[in-house]
Amino acid sequence: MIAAIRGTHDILPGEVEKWQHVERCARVLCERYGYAEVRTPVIEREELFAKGTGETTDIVQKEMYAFTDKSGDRITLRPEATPSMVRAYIEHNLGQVLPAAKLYALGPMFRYERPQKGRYRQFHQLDVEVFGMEDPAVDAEVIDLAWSLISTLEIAQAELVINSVGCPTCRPVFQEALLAALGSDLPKLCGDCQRRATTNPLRIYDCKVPADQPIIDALPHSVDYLCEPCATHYAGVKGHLDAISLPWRESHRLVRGLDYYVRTTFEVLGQTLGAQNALLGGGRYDGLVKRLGGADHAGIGFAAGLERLVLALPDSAAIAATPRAFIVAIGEDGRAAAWLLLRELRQSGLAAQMEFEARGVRAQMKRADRLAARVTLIVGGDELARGEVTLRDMTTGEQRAVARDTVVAAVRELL
RNA sequence: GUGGGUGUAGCUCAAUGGUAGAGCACCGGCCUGUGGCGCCGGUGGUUGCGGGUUCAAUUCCCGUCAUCCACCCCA
Repeated sequence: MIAAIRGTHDILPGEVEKWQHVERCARVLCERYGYAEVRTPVIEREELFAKGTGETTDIVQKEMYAFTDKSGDRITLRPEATPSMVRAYIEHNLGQVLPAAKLYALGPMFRYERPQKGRYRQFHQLDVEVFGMEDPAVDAEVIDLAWSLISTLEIAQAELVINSVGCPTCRPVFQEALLAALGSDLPKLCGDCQRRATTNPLRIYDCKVPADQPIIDALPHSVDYLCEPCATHYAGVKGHLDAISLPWRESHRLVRGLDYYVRTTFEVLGQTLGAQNALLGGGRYDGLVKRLGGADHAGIGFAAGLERLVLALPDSAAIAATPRAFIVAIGEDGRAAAWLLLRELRQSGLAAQMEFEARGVRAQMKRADRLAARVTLIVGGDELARGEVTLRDMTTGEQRAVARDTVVAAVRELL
């Protein structure tokens, strides 16, 4: 047997309905907020992510599915969507083409990681991006959209966390203060933290080692080191969030893993996901468009993990099945008549099925039940002789005969 | 990349160094034209794969693959 490769999954009937529900909610909300869908390729030039996501990130250093194609080009399966969106924005001059560059995308991403709960090698994201708008209200709109998705999906116990990590002007000052405060305590921290201190000091805030916590708790906060423009921007974001009563919580420990984030960062944390508790995460990335060869346009966005949203869906999530009809045919003549009736129902836009094998009525009824048919049409010798079809409401068990030429209307009423 | 747990029927799980089981699901019957509840019967497994120890391995050992959990990191 040839099995699906590690970290990838088939999404089968029974599970796929949840996915459709999540995707439907995402699209409806994005359209409602004025975001336009964009579909970018799954493969890109490797350098797009090296430059965009960041040469120093783990994603680029060890998690990319990269290869050389037959022409000798370095290609990679996208590990995240933002650089692709930025590329498309620049390449097609979307800032000019669209009235507002508010975009969203839905699709698979690939990272070569060790799979665990909520983390896979092929996973799927909803990606939302806004280009060319710097106002704090835009940050708030993006966060509002993200939170609305969580509410719409009825994901309970989720938490909205925000922070500001400053900009190239003020972050170095903060980082210096951070290392200074760490001072002689650095050797007391875990090995990972000591490594982080040199590679990416902000990530020390991510440490989960209990022994390190007292030291980390005493470290300075980025929001206390913001320059004037960043502080004003951040206050503006919080003001807009408060005005619409979003239940945000500030966490100075919210530092995001990608190099390009500036100013606002945010995440929504779930309770049911084990260690991978981020349902979605994002932030502002002013400067990225320029770095990838475009004009100096601002940018902000987030990515939501569809696997994680599906995992976090409440059991009670009412995912409406398509109401369907089932035709039970008796005898050769019955099956011939059912075949025509089936076609007629479908042409009228109704979901209908029948049993093609010559099986007993009982077996066919059982099949109808298993398919959760809302109404069963019975076509046998008796019905044919009278020019009728028997309709059975599968919920109530009530049954009645209906003239053949009024069947479609009668079924439509019951569905 | 690191550490640990688990691989037996479609699913959830039993069992013993000596012929592999249950529940659910599926198919059929009880009910010759009526689903759900009930009863009866049936299909379905080289016990993940490979090797080793043994008279004999699903069981013990090693490897491998997969999966789960955690670290790293991230959605």
